[in-house]
Amino acid sequence: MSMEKYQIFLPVSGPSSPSVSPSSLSTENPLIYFHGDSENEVRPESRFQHLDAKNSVSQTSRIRKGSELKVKPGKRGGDGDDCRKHRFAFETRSQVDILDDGYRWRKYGQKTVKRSRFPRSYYRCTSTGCNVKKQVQRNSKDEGIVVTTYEGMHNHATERSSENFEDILRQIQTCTPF
DNA sequence: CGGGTTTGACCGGCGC
DNA sequence: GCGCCGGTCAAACCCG
Repeated sequence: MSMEKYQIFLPVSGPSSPSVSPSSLSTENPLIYFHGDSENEVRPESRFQHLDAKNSVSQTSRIRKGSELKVKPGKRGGDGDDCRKHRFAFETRSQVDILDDGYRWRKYGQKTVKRSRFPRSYYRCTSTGCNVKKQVQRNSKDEGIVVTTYEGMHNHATERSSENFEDILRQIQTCTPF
């Protein structure tokens, strides 16, 4: 695949130069890879749903965003008030699964998915009225890479002042043509 | 005691 | 129609 590849370095207080070695990466200064999906003509929703089920999507992830995500009418739980959700996925090279993006997340499930050595964790934003979800899964090929999938958009500000990651997310959403 | 995690059950979509 | 599989629920559990 010949897609464009971006490397984002967080503007952390530490060494933010692009010359950091991968071994020195951590949650403090994760390296984020993501791919633009513009020239990919596959319908985003299906591609996204089968992100890990279908192809073993090697080292890179694709951004999934703005895809119509129909909410099943009879769904229990009642979190289906938004008909269309924004979702995108990216990878971070990090030692830990949970990166501090400034929001508070509550884990509501964990599943072992087929053809993946590592389980997938499901998180929901704890802020009331904000039903943003995210999935965290470690790459089975390279366990140093964590695949994070965000779904939805926050309707509130971050609680803590770790605007680093929020900047990145804002960049991603800005650069993504909705 | 309150909030988060764990974990098995359940539900619904999808492919065969 | 049936079975597989991913996503969610919720009760029990844990921990500060």
